[in-house]
Amino acid sequence: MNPVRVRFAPSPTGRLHIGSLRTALYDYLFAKKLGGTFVLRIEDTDQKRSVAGGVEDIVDTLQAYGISPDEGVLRENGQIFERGVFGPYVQSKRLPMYRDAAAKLIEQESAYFCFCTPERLVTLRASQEQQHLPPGYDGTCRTITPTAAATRVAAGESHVIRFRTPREGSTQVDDLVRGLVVFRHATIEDAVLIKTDGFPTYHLANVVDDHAMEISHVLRAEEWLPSLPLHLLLYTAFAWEAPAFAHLPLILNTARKKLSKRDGTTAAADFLADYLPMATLNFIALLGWNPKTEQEYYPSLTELQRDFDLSKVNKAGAIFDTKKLIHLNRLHMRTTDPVVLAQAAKLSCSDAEARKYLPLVIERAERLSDLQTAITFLTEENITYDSAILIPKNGTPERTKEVIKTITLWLHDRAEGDWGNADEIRTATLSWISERGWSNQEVLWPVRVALSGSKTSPDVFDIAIALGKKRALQRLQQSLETL
RNA sequence: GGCGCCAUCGUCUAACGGUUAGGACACUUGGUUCUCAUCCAAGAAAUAGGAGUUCGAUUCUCCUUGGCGCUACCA
Repeated sequence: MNPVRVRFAPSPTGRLHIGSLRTALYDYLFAKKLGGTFVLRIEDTDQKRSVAGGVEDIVDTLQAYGISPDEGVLRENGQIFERGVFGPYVQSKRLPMYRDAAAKLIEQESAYFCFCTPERLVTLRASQEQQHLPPGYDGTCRTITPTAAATRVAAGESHVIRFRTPREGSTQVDDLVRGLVVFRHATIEDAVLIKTDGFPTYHLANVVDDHAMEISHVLRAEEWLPSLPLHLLLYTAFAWEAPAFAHLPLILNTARKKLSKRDGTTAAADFLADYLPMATLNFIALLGWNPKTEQEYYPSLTELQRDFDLSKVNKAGAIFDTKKLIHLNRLHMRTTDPVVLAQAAKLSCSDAEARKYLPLVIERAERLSDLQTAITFLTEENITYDSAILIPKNGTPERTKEVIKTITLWLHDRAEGDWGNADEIRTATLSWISERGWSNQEVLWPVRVALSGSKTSPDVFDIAIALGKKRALQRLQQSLETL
């Protein structure tokens, strides 16, 4: 059996899309599960659409999510480089291979030179639409003799190379997620293989490269399914064995359309600011795949890898719903070490502060970006707030003042030096309140607001302990002054 | 229009042809609670429609409907 080699082959035409990240994840899981190799190839055959920094974004994003390739394009110490014996792994550096491949097809008349101008093709398409005919190349240049074509090419006439699609018969494939799919050749038009600028189109380049790089399995999004017969026909024309194919379900927006830039955040790297990498991976893994058990929480790639199976990949598209992502993110945040969490959230606090404060606010945070604001009242020396919120429901300023005064004194005398732990002081204070015949609400509310500066915050005793006796008493004192 | 893919709660999804159609998120209600969150308990919520095969269909077949994708010298 051939070794398993799976490639992820994005185009550097913008920032890596969250849908592409899922494809990369499935590529990675599939390859790793089978002890295979995960290859990253850059498909930059469209010079016009390639953007600066595109390759860096792809490589860095994959790395940030922990699914770096074994082979292909990588980055170390800021330097982009390639690893592997099948290089180059960037298509713009492989032009001669595509030209040779195209020349071979021309020679065996599986492809032909086409001299039709873009203008003619536009007119052609317009008239086809008008007559309600299926749009497509009409085959005008199909019948030019090879010698005549060669002469025109030699004379420098602008041209492309088109595939000569068989007019008869059909192609069928056993797709790993869709099962048997059949396409009639008559409905496939003569696709362009080499453009006027000498660059190959995706169709030619991906077939040539997948073969040259000995790719065993191609996992890609469903949008590629319509061009699958063309690719298979190319393998046949070259007399190459085709890899196995798996067309993955699309990720949809809430309008059930293919998720695109217009739907808000779609750049995979942008999710890093709000969600732990593993939370996002966990979420997108479940978008189109299901372990067929009740498990939904996957703490690591290892567990995902253990359960992943192409036969468990769904056919229907899945809507990208952030609610579930948030839920999973909360789950992941809870089990993440505070220091690691602080790093992921890019918090401006020390490791010690992270350990001390994060556990208090984690239950209340949905996103990583909530964390910084959530701990500010703990990390900052001074807090400001509207003193009116110190007064509990049905309370008065006078009463509140008295309560704070009294409990401040009591808390002050509670212990020499610092207080013990939160449970101790909680139990003691609660019985102290009840002994005086006061209500928890009239006491605890103003104290908590005085300590946190907010109507909603963690448990009052947890805050008190986290702040420490000195700072806590200071804040109580300040609250009295503002009332 | 043509070609192809798809179809279970609002969403992600389970269910050897036999289940009171299950779980999770979200939602609603109640409990815990100084607030919010957590946590606990409960609830509402789905097999697109029609034929066929079968003792029996969410499951297999066909049709209809609907949705999506592709239809570039973009990937």
